[in-house]
Amino acid sequence: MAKAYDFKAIEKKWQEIWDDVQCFKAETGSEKPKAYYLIEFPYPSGQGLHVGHPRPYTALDIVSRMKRMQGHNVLFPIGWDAFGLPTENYAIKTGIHPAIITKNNIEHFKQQLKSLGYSFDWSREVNTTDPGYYKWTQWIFLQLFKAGLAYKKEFPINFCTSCKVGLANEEVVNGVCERCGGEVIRKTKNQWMLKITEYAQRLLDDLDNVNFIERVKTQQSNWIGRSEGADVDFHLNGHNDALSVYTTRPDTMFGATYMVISPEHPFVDKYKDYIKNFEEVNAYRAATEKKSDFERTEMAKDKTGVKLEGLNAVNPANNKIIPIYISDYVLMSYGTGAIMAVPGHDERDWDFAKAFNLPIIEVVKGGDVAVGAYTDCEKGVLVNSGMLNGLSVDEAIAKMIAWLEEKNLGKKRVNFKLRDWVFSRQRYWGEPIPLVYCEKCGWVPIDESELPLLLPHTDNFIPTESGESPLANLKDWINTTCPKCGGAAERETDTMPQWAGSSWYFIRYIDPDNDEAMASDEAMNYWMPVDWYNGGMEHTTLHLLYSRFWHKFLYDKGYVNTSEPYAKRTSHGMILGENNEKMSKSRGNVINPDEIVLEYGADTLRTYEMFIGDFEKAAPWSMNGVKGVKRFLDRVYRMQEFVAGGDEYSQDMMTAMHKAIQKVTYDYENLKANTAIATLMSLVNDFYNKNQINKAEIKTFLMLLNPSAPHITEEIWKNLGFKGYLHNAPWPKYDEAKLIDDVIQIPVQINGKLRGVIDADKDATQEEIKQIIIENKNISAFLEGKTVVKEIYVPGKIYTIVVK
RNA sequence: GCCGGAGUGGCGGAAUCGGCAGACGCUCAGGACUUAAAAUCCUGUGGGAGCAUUCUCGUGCGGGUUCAAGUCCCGCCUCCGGCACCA
Repeated sequence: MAKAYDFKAIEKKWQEIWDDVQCFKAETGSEKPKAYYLIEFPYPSGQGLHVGHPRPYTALDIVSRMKRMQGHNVLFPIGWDAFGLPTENYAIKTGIHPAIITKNNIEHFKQQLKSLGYSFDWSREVNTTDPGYYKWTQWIFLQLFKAGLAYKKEFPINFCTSCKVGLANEEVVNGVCERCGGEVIRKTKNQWMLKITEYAQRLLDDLDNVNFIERVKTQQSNWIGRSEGADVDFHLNGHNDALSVYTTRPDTMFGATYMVISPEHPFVDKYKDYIKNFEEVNAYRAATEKKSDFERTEMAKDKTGVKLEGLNAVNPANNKIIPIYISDYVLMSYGTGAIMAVPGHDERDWDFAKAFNLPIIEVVKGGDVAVGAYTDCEKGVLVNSGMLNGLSVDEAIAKMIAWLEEKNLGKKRVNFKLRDWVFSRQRYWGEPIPLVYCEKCGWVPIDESELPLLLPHTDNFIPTESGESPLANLKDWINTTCPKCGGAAERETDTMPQWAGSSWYFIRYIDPDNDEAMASDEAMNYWMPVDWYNGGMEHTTLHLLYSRFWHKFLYDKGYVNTSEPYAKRTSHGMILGENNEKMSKSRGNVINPDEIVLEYGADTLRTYEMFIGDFEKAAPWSMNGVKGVKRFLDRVYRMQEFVAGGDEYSQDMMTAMHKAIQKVTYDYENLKANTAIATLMSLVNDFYNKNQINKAEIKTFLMLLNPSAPHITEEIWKNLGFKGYLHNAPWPKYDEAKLIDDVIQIPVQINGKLRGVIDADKDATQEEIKQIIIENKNISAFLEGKTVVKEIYVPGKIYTIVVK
């Protein structure tokens, strides 16, 4: 009688052994084929590990462990994305310095991750708050700055009134702060911006060259939001000046009956002396300014606006004089901040025209513009449009653009929804921006030899009331000399956003201690690109796009050797509470992974998280499901009690074993560990039914289960006296010829209905099978008195007879 | 509104190329062991009919293709995710 399954002792023991023998270290330059698997490094929050974390980690740990057994040199690294708001907010609340909080949180996370037995190469651990790390984050920023891709701009930004910090558009979700849920208002700030828009086309095009799951590609391409159209000049009547608009429908220009410009448009001030109702216009402008983007876009679908009395434009298509309005439905941040309004064929313009009683002209036939805008580009035919009459929409667009370009009135243009990346944070806990401002020289980068520019220590890390960074209070630190002219200069007090450190961490993993470069060429050539990156859908439009942008920039400058950082991207579903709702403290449905490890063990937690369901979909937690997996591992452990000798699989298990190897191998590699585990559970049921498992069978079984439940399998491996460590045993192989039983079951259908299942030799001919069917009275009864019309035999699968 | 994804037992889910729908697990019911309970083991578990060999219906809804449809085609419905006054 073997001893009971003492998972606590077993797991502790094997984690120590793995640490001692350093078996998961990746070797740069190894002869073995390389495999770089990446999970999103965690933000070490005060809450500790969530049961959501182990789902993707375990999935790629399984692949890593299997690939090592298959002879690959696997890099499976881990690190900490440790700068950022939650830590800083907690520091402000408690008065504890963020550096200390970060250190403690990392320690806690590390201990938790270690308890789960992941095969991380801990010697390559990175930490974005480590000066040795952020030296290179700053260095990359300097390269961007030197390349003219970083610029400072007065910009109305989203400002969280609770965090007192500027947010990127991506961080505002449904009008509130993504992190704290606080109210977001518009505030003009002088911000550092990164020109990601210069890479928009390439970020879109190169999606064709990478193996990303479809929904990631679509979301990225939606976010980039490419459109084709034209910039068109509308001359101001009586002025030697033109209002430039962007339109995707130049074909409808003859239907443009008025123009609308954004309240922030510079023409409002430029022509204020000509605008007779400037007071009214200004009042509208002031009212708009007070609104948040949320109020402007989500709340107010009703059209408002003011006519600019005394200022008119000329429609270049027909030379008609048309009025100009300001309205908040036109956004300064898209296109040119001005539009030509075609109420007949644009719903927003139609609504506005109705509200202000403006003329609506039909220029594309097919609908009824009295009832609503007609926007079908497929079927419409141009009317009331001079030279365009009779053309389809596509033909008219081409002809109009050609005409505009010829007359020098406009130009074809591609436009993107993607906007430049707001890179400044008025916060303490981030990488200092390594620039100084000199009255004489302007913004000057500090010398690269000065990097890292250390984040100065201060106990006053509370944001200032004006919304400046706490660094603004540190006069000694701010005051410096200009690297260019030697005169007095001041340091930038904004810090970088959390997205900075995570935009390149996968590069640092390949050579984490290099002080001369982000990583050596040798490491770069050996490891890049990342073969497989798994992460959450919530990072599809932010982190993934930003890091692809940085990587492309570094590639252009020759600092990295691939134009895309990640060859493959997959995504995991969320783990929900038992009540099918998102896990949260307030809902009281949070499961703590530590408690599961304590009560059931790490192997149970890992295996359960894989067994919970389809990896890509959200799945509710089930404590009974956890118990079911624990029961399975108990049964595995007890199999030791009936192990028999045998160097070969026993005859009755031959097919099942080979099939299991095939299926489990395929499943692990394709994020289908749930069915791999189901297969292994079936095997265990078979062994229990026989009350026996032989040495050859349990050897293979342990190897197959090892990636998912590494501790228990190593332990049994050793108990049974098998050689060496299981984690570097060679992955089992299956024999194609042994995937089919000698005797197979063939279902027999008559007129599409299943009438029986017969046993036949696996190589039996159709005639032989037919004979067996005729001899089977239950089945042949259905053939009596009927004429056989058709017979189909799909070898090994099904036998179908059609009768009349 | 636009773009993706998905609808299968009481539940999580499986069915990899059009070939036995419901693997595996949970739940539940019955039984064994036990003084008893827990644990463990065994049996059953989509609906309906029947003592039963069995028959019949069944993968969101309505059609279609096929010897054969969860899977392919056409038309809908619902849910989830992303984007959205983007000109």
